[in-house]
Amino acid sequence: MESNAKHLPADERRAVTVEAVIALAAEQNPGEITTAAIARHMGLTQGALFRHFPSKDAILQAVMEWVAERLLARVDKAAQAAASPLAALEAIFMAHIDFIAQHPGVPRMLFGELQRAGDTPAKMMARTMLDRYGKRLSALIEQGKAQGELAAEANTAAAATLFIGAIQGLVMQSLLAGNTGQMRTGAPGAFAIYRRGIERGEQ
Amino acid sequence: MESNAKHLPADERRAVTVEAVIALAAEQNPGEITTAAIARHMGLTQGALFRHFPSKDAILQAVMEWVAERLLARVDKAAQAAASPLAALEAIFMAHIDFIAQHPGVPRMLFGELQRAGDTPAKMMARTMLDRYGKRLSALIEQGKAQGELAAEANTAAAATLFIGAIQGLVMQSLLAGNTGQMRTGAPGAFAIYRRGIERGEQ
DNA sequence: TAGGATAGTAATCGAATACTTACTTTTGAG
DNA sequence: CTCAAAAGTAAGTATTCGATTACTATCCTA
Repeated sequence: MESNAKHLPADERRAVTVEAVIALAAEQNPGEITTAAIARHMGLTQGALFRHFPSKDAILQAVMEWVAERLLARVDKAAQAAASPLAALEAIFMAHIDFIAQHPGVPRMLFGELQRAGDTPAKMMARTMLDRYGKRLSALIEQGKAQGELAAEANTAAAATLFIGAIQGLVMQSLLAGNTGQMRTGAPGAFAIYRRGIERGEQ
Repeated sequence: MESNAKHLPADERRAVTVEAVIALAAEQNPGEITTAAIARHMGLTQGALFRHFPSKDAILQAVMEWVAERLLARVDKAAQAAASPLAALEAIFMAHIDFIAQHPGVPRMLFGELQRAGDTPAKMMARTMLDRYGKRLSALIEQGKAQGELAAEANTAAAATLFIGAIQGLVMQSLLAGNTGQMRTGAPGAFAIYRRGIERGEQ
């Protein structure tokens, strides 16, 4: 007979909690996710959450840590496997889209967190993640310019902003349609235009 | 002696309410705007709001109507004054950026509303507005292709999505920096890359 | 200018939410 | 196997929020 485990060790329970929030955010306004909803999704009572997190904000912070870790890891991996800066940008784009197609709650949590007033730990975590992300993009773009692969006249900061905006546009489109898969479908077309915008002209 | 007017007619009070929400959304998470905060911002008691709106959702719906009306009007005006489809796209872009630089709460309310679960009236209003907006963009892009001003091989839907994404990217950037003016500064650079991505190649 | 309709106040209500507490069950090391 | 620590339950608490109610002030028209 299998041991009908009811008590999970603390770190596993924290991991499960983060996954529950990510899952809920895929179908619900992140700001309206209650501790009761999180607990219900895990088959737990609401009070039990506070054995593992001192507050709801601590849960949200753990979620943002999870996101930062996983997303940046995927981005780095995609970039490393690419042969050139432009190829790296495309690989990052697709990896990012793939990530948020798997976890549609992620961009919503991110944007929702950024909108919050004050300086919650979760908000600061989101901010530093996007900072790091932007710096990597800028570095790749500068590299591409130096190699002559990208147009020297393109504004690097604008190119990085537009990169993130392209993803954000696809997210918004999928929000409008209520269809996550649409993001993957639309990604190549959006990136094609973006690429054309920064590529060194030669046609 | 001036009449110390305390009672506003219903329609004026409704207009003031909408403006209060827009103003609050510029500095606060739209999801956390309470009826008490709205009333306080208007110098009114909380209960008084419900003389003019049956519910908080009705207030949010009125806000989205306000946004749809004003934004689409500005967009149309900008497009009409332009000499070509591409010029119209640029004028719309700048008009849109100008609008949300004046009302930084607007894109946040929009995105926040789109994220809400279910089909609230306000959410449906946001959806139809973005639908109409997208259709106008698509029409202009097709027109530009037909005139040979835009690249025929560009995917129209992707170009419309990227247009909105470019704006969204600037919004996110200004959220990160906590600086609204940054949007106006960054807009030309972002649009330049976008234009290059859809323009007919000839360099 | 009287008086009904409109707009506002102050107090309150019920529901919901984050968090706590007192107690019980499960787990795993000695 | 034992038993203390860890994990979970059930039932609270205080607070907040949207909405209502009873009453008052202001406005406008006949």
